Amino acid sequence: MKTNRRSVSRLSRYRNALYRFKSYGLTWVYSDQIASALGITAAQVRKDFSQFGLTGKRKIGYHVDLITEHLDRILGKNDQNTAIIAGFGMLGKAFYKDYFSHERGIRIVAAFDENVPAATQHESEGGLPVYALSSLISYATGNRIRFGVITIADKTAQNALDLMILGGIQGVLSLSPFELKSPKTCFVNTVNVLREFENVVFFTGNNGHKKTRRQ
Amino acid sequence: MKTNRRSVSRLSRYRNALYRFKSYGLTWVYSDQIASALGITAAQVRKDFSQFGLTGKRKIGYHVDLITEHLDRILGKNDQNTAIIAGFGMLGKAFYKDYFSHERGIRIVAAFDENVPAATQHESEGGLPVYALSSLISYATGNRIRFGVITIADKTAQNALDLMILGGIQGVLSLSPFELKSPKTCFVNTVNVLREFENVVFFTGNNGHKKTRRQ
DNA sequence: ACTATTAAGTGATATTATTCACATATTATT
DNA sequence: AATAATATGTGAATAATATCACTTAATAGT
Repeated sequence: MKTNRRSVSRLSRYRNALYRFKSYGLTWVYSDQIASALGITAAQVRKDFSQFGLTGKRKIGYHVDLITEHLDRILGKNDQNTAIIAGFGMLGKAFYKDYFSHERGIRIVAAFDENVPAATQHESEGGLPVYALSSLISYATGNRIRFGVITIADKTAQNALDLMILGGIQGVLSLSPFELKSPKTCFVNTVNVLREFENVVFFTGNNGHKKTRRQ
Repeated sequence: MKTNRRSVSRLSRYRNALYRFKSYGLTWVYSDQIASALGITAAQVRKDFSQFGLTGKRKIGYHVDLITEHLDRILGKNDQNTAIIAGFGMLGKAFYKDYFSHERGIRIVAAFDENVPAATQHESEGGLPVYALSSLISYATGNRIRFGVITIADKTAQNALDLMILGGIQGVLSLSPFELKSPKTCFVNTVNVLREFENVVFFTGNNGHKKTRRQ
């Protein structure tokens, strides 16, 4: 099956929309209801759904529970994926607390920070153990960790990624503002907040440029 | 001139690469040097550059200073854009400190948080004034603020966006995990960290799907 | 039971984005 | 001055993504 990146990133949005519909008490929804929840076309929704084997019933729509279940499965929300986080300053703590702590499918099991002296181990507010960066590799291999999050804003982010790769980690979300190098064995998704802000500045038309489409 | 979103988000990456080249003491660079710094093709670099009127010299390459200057101009790094931030919990503080505090072109001039009681005003660690959310509109209009950043992880993010729009703000970067509604007069760029992580899980091949291309 | 209606599913088509490949300008070399 | 070398700039080709528009299945109404 061939999938494209943009369809995949919409899956998560579909999932959110469907959970919302569910909370409204709906059992069936039409593609155009989903579409307008995301600000896209109904054809797009149907194409995406059929791409991932998500089917509905003509004249009736899509069964909310069935689709959400299926989406959960596709997005790995049923497996309990364990991940570690490198960089546990304010940014790391904030993400852990606000985004990851009560999220299904992903459990951050340890944090690693340069400010923790080697040989020491202490607990953080959420009961999450925070170790020295030097112990990242052995922890990751020992606990067969597959995923990592990097919340290091300075140049040492590459170093953290290298450790993760050596520790056998296969997927990384990086919030570092640097371009990180990685082998093909490790999938790295970099989100650069400053770049995203610059996009906003650019498209907020103090210049003569026109953007093509929204989102 | 017609521009596309992906070219624009590469501009920022070009800029970083060129600043790095500059720090290495280079005055001229070839498109393929820039390309390999970003992991893309040289043709892509040249196409993007020509799209934005960034020109070089055949056989010689691109003049680092000239291009960076031009990129700075395009990305609004020469103007002093003022912005406000809504949500000044850990996440907001972390972003302010790590990403925005010493960045050219953008100056966060005030923060707004629900935990600040109306009528009160106090200063935060970076000397940044933090106000109650209720004073956002009057502050934004009074100081002609054009940009906003939302670092509110809960449902009240939409409320903050509404206030910004009423305050005349035209461009917003949202780090809220919700789909926010906005009129066409305000450009909103939403970065959903959890969605980005889900993409990582998906593409880290515990499933039979193949991704089309990287980045 | 028949008919009208409606929304999914999906090839065909359109749009957008990337890469190819080559003509052209510029410099270095002889 | 002529020639070789080389990297830009750009139409043309290709690939990726989104939309259109129609067929079909399912339901509701008569």
